Amino acid sequence: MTAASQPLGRRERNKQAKLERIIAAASELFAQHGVDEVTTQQIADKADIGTGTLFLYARNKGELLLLVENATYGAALERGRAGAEAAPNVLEAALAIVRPIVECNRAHPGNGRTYLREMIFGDPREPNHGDALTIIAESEKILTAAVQRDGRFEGEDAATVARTISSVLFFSMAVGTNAPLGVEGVMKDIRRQLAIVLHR
Amino acid sequence: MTAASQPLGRRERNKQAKLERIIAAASELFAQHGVDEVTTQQIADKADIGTGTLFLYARNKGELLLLVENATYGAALERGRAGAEAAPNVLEAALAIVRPIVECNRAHPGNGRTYLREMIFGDPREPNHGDALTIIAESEKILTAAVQRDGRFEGEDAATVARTISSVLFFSMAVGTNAPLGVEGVMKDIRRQLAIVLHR
DNA sequence: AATAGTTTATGAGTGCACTCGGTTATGAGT
DNA sequence: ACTCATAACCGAGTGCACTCATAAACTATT
Repeated sequence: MTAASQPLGRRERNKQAKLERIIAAASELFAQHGVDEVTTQQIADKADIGTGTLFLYARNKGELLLLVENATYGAALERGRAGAEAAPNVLEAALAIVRPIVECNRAHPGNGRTYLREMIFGDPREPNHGDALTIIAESEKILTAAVQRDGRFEGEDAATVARTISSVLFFSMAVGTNAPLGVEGVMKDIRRQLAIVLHR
Repeated sequence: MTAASQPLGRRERNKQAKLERIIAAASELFAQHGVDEVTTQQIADKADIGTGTLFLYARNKGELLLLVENATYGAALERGRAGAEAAPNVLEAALAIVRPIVECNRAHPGNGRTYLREMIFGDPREPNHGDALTIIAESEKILTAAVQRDGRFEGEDAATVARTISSVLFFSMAVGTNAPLGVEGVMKDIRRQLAIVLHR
């Protein structure tokens, strides 16, 4: 991303720079004030671009949030993958995979739910939404591997179990009644459910 | 709702009539064109009320959708409760409970997802959202009862299993990749997961 | 039946996400 | 260097959900 990009034209470099300014501006404003309190105008101003230009880089405000946060969630996923290695059994492995995502989601209370909303209900054809779906898919792959390693579920079933774990994870993070819960509260809720799904 | 309401003043009766006109107007327009294609202005016009009046009866457009559809989902829930009686085992009982809800959700492709979105991410303090949450709670109660009847899960655990079933149901209906699936497709997806959660 | 008090109704107004026609920058071809 | 085609940019304009100051409708009281 740094060395091999020498032979790029001015056009491409400008575009890249602009994209980075947008991400930086949106990232900062979202973190500071929360998605709902920030206008696209403010983001455009801070990134020093025209109003319309912003929507050349993200089709809508939701896409903008995904653009900004996908990287964070991707990193969380990797931490989870690593954490699962050291786990003594499937339950702990699953929780190790899930925990960084929950932490990520609870980092900024309001934005976490908006991220989930966009992820689940946004337009799958948009590029950043596509990336978000890739993150879900990847997490299910990691979960599937962990379940398979345990040996109690064969091939097809392992993937199905992973899918169920995903459902439990998302629902627990998204549902309104869990909104006031912090990371530990959500983890407890997830653990209770996974203990039954994975036990016996 | 008809006979015992004689001693109501004109004011209360007017309010009731207006509410019914709003529900009728919104219901028809939503069904015909889909939530996103209908403006609040159109609904107000069709209900023959002022623009601002509409928002006296529903705080926002999402609440309006919940207001219109809650009754339908409530009825579906009752059908599910009845269907569960005849089921030979927990899996079939759970599927019998879930099926009418899925049918309801898939009745109008676009609106189903919007309903779920409002249900999960809407403001829990709004009255119609509260009703929607009651429907979720009620469905979990019915599921809990079915699980308990099976006898394999004790007290606390039965409720937890019901919660997991809820998660699977919602996620399967909401997730983008299942959007093109009809009722049977979604049911198949749910069955595959519940077979594992409830089996053994 | 006049008055005052309270609830409900109204629609012009507001703010914000997003579009679109026109403009400018870039690079390829000569 | 000059031209032309195309990609990127821009910001005034648009449409829509929602608000708010004012008005009307209703009820209670005398």
